[in-house]
Amino acid sequence: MAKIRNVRVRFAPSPTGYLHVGGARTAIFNWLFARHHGGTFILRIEDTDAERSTLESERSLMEDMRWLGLDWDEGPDAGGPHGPYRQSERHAIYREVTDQLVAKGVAYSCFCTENELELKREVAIAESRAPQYDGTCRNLTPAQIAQKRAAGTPEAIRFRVGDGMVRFHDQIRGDMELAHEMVGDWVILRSSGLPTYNFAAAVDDLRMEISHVIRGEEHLPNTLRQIMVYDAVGAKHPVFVHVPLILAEDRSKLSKRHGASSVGDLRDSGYLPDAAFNYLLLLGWSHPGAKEVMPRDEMIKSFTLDRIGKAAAIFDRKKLQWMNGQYIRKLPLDTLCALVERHMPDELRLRYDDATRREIVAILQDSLDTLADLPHRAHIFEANVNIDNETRELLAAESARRVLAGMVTRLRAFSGDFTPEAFKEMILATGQETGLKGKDLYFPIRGAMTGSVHGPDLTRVAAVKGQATVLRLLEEGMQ
RNA sequence: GUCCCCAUCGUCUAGAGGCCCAGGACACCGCCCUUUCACGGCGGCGACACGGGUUCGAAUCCCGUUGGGGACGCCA
Repeated sequence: MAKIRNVRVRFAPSPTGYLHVGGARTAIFNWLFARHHGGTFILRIEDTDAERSTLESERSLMEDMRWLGLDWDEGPDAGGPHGPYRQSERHAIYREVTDQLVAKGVAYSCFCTENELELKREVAIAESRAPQYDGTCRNLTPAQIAQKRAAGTPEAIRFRVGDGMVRFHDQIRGDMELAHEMVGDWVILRSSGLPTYNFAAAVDDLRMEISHVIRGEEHLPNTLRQIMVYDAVGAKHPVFVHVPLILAEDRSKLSKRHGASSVGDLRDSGYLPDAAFNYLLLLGWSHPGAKEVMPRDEMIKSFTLDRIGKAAAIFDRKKLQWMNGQYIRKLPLDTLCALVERHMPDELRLRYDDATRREIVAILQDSLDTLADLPHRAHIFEANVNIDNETRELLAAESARRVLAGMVTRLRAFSGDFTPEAFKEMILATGQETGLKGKDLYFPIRGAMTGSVHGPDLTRVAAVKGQATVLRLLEEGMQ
């Protein structure tokens, strides 16, 4: 697909919490779109809600984005020609546009109090009417306005919504037609002097020369208000791209109580950033050649908006896990060792030297889905094992005792280098001696040695644990 | 309640009127590899929400129904 010139897109989170997977995917789409077209990716902080916005969550937002490998060309820290990039630092701009709109008669002062409005809203809902502003202050005379101001009544500014339709083309939804009357006269500037979201977003997208607004579908109705602003100042609006939502398994909006719904949770749960990025991309977008696991440059090369679907997607942990396993398997061993270090159980850290722990990681690499899986996979390398019930029954069998007896005899007599190969020789010899093979031969050894009948390559496990420990465990297994 | 959006296997999706009695991936099941386990390979199960049109022909176009989601704030 041909490159679009001068692509400028933004990810505009409000710093009121952690980066959600939904927000992360929106950021990914924007970033990929910018990189595909050689455009600019902007980070804008929408902190117009002074009550809920915190610097702390702005910081964690940025940290999570960096973790995912999303870098921005313009932003609060990066700077850029259209700054500042925090809405809280752009008051003068909003004030200026507001004055302009008031002068044109497109916006007007409103002195209704929050209590009055709340009451009217409740009545409207009780009477099954749309809870829209009733226009009380719509046509105040200059004298009335002066009087209210003199009395010190808090003053907000509302947009005067007219009749008619807003028509626009959404890159994903197609041609849209929204009636002005869907919304009442809405507040653009609060009595605190701070702008509301819809106003600030429209003004900034215009000033920052945003070419494509790629955001969640929940913003579709907001587009109506934002286009009103563009029309009022006589500007062309950007291209709108409303991407479908990500839902939890119960089809409701993904939230904290569904677990691992924030990027931070994903990181803490042992997912790799590249795997999370890859998985999130596939929620709503598909590769033209049906590729699923793919490197970043392939994503950039093939990312186009026309392959984003329309329907909401459910976040599927199982597939994320599989995806993560794919990435873990491809990791260079040293990289994996470094990543998994903090998950290594203390006992193993004390018991084994670096080279041996490296071998443990190498043995386990194939069976890890997440980095956090390491502890419960690695416990088989501990000096003592907990034998589960299923395994205990297996060990009680007469043939199991014969296998263990054979192994114990050989281990006691063995004096060479205790390598995986050497251990395998003993197993084979014991098989010969007892006439047992397959599971009948291996399960007793595996069970006594690791406490479970599932696990990685037994001979390598034995070499790590060492001859003395293995011998002791097999002896204990016979009791 | 009003308005808006959406609808293909359990889940993510391919599909832009005949290539589709619907293809891929995860999950699940089976087989192979391995004298064990895991990885891997192969195969199986499994969907066009329903009802009307349009058309020689519809998963694909239109209408309705149902279901799901979202929005209606001096939150974003």
